[in-house]
Amino acid sequence: MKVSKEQMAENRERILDAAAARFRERGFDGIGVADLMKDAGLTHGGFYGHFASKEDLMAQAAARALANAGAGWQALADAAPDEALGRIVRSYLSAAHRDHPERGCAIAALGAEAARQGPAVRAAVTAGVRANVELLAGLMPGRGAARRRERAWAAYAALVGGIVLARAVDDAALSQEILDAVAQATAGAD
Amino acid sequence: MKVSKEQMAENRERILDAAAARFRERGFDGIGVADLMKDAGLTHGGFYGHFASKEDLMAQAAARALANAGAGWQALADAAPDEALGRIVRSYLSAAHRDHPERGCAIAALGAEAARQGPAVRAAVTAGVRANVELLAGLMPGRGAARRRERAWAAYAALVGGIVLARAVDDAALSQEILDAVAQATAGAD
DNA sequence: ATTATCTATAGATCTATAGATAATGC
DNA sequence: ATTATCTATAGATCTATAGATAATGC
Repeated sequence: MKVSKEQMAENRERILDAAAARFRERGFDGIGVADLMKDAGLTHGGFYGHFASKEDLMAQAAARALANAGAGWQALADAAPDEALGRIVRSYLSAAHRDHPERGCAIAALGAEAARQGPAVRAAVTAGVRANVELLAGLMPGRGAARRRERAWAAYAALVGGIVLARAVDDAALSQEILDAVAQATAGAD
Repeated sequence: MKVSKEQMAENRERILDAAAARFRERGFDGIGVADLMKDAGLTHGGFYGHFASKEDLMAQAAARALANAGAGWQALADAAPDEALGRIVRSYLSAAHRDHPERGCAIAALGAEAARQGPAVRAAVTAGVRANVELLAGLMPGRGAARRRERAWAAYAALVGGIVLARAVDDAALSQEILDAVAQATAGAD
């Protein structure tokens, strides 16, 4: 059942997309290679022709998810240059994002687990975070690049923590209160 | 090898403390019941005389870790009523906290995983978070309880996200930059 | 006699690999 | 002929339980 080189490249993309979604949804340990391959429409054994190991896949999936987040932020900024920060904050701290980790921020979904992984995952996360904070810094108000970068870290942290808290609690009203409060403080006054 | 009721209660405490530490260090899935029991100086099979299931232990360990955090914040507030918030922020966003998740904030270490757990864990986390944000709200500046509570959520989120980001990156200087930036924005101006 | 703990194991995972199969691409 | 994928399995986990053991506490 060999496939063309083109089809193989497409299969690889499907594995990566499935992994980026399932890892964010269930955690790195929450989904096995066999189920990921089934998700991509392939069988277990074929996996090791595409990736060296599960950790290799974890690193590449994390890089992809973080790059997608950056692209989404850039698109929001391009669509509304004057109110980019507010739009990013409202989109990040939305009920939709809270309820769909599989399409959302990889740091909020996997940050704590990523800190416990090997060098490849750590390096991918570091590069993704660095790129995203630089993007945010460019959208921040304030005079001086250092001040804007400091504010970008504060905003990034508030967003990540806000979604983690809003997902962790089991009370819908409390969860919404968290999203609203963090959004107000992050995009509001400051 | 039966032990006294007193000894049994002490054994149960040791299992809970070991679990609260190892879960924060390695994640809920990162440590098994057998290794936890070994950590507490007991054998695998005895576990189910103390707890109904691993999930039962996860819920109780999360509750304990969150209560410990609240007690630590309260102690800092009692020691320095005038600058309570600043001390809590600096202590939370310290290199020591970043480097020792096993003794640190359960939301930063386990929040994303907790969101994927069953009702018992979710309920324990919700109760702990609620108690801690109320404690923080009491220390916030601002006129009006609602405004103080909003600021408490924003601070809690920034702290959690700040530690998650600082732990996730593999560059020591970048990690310190994150801690400093979030601390400045959270305890500084506002 | 009761019961907290221990040893041993069932049954269900998981990652990774070996060897077979069958379609691509020289 | 090469190689992407498939089937099958090795070896190492993990949670939970059954039955044996031995010390407490009536």
